[in-house]
Amino acid sequence: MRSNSIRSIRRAELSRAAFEAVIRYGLRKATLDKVGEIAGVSKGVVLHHFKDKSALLEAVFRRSNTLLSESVVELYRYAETPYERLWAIIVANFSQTIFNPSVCHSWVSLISEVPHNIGCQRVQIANNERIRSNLVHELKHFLPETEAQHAARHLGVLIDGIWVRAGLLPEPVSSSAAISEMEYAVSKMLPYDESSAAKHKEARKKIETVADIALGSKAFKDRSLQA
Amino acid sequence: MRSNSIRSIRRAELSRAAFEAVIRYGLRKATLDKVGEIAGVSKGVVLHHFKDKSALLEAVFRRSNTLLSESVVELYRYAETPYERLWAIIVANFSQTIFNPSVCHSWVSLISEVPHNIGCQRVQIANNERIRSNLVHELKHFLPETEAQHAARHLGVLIDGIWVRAGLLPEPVSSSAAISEMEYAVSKMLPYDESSAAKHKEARKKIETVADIALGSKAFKDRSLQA
DNA sequence: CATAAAAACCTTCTAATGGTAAGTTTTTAT
DNA sequence: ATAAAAACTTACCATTAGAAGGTTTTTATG
Repeated sequence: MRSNSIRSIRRAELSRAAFEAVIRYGLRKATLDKVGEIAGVSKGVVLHHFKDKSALLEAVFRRSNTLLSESVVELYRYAETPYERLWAIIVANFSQTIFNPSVCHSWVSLISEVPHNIGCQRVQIANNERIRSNLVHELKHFLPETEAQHAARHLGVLIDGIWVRAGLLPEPVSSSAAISEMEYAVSKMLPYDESSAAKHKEARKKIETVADIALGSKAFKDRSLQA
Repeated sequence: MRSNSIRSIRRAELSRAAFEAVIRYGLRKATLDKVGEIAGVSKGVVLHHFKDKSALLEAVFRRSNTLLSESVVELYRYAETPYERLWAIIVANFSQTIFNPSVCHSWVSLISEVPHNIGCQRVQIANNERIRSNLVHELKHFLPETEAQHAARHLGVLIDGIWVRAGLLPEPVSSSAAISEMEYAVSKMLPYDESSAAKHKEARKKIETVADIALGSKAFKDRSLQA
């Protein structure tokens, strides 16, 4: 098992290096040599651990999605009510640790691999489905089943849209701007209830504060993709 | 001026060929040789008309965005009320002629060029802004200024989100599915008015019918990117 | 500890790629 | 008719993805 673990450590190092290469040079100029250089090994090593460049990019893609889902899991630990959990899912997708210009740009670069890479497609589908079912689960506390289904799909698409925009445009999109965009959507979808409005506002504030601490911690960031 | 026109014809042919190459092989494997082969010329010709691959991809990107805005202009001609114009903008972005698996996949592939290509960024920004201001203009008939601004940005992001999803997933997303997703969003944003609901429904139907005819016509398709 | 097997790693080689440069043919303008 | 310019081709070069083979390091087992 040890050897297996060394292998997986190397693979993680190399995907991190590849991610960094995509950030620095863009997908088309992120060569295997540069990936090796960043990781401090020769190009041969890269191809020893990944059968080809597609496999490497798939690993990068998978890793960045894993990071995202770990954020959700991490924030979920602190969410105690359905509304808090709903907000945790949203905030986890836009916390500064993962939602920043470098990561958004490289995500946009990476997804070009998806249409011709079945592995990436599976990762993407699983990821969409996970977020969707999480959202449905919480939304059902506020909406009838079919409405919840619809709203969940809608929010998922919106998350993707915000990410793409942030990746396409040169000026950074702040976490708070992204989150308030989501808030707008949620407010249009949930029935407005005077009595719980204040409570919800507090819940949002709590989750956002927790996110800054929990996802901004060094321990969490060290698992992150950026160097 | 003739020579200029020959040049622009060739450039159009070559961007179309490049688009086709991206569809067939994916961005990373869409080589200049393959582009030349599809266009029926040697690789040298491609580089004679475009200074490098980035310039070629930028042209493809620009061309596909132009096509999109031409769809909007075309549909606008038939829209007579603010609601019809609002719907025309939306439907133009999802008419079958341009919203289909091949085009979506290759759009997703292409946008990876954007973060490291200032020209593409400008195209993208201009495009976003155009759609946004068009939407604001129509939404102002139904919402106060600031609300209209917000709603317009929101719809723009949603359009991008739907496109990305359609580009990432292997199963095709139908035009009608995309449009009904937009309808859901619009219905949540516009104040519900019993008296105009039926009229709006009719307006949507009219525009969608017009879109099938006007954007599905051979004359319009011939200007399209696909071979 | 000794040693064989396996895994990690490096170097070298090849075909393909993006891009350049120098040339030839065709178009255009006068 | 002819000179200039543009379109196109070919030959070339440096870099790239990837394969193959060899060397070192790790691991397992007697």
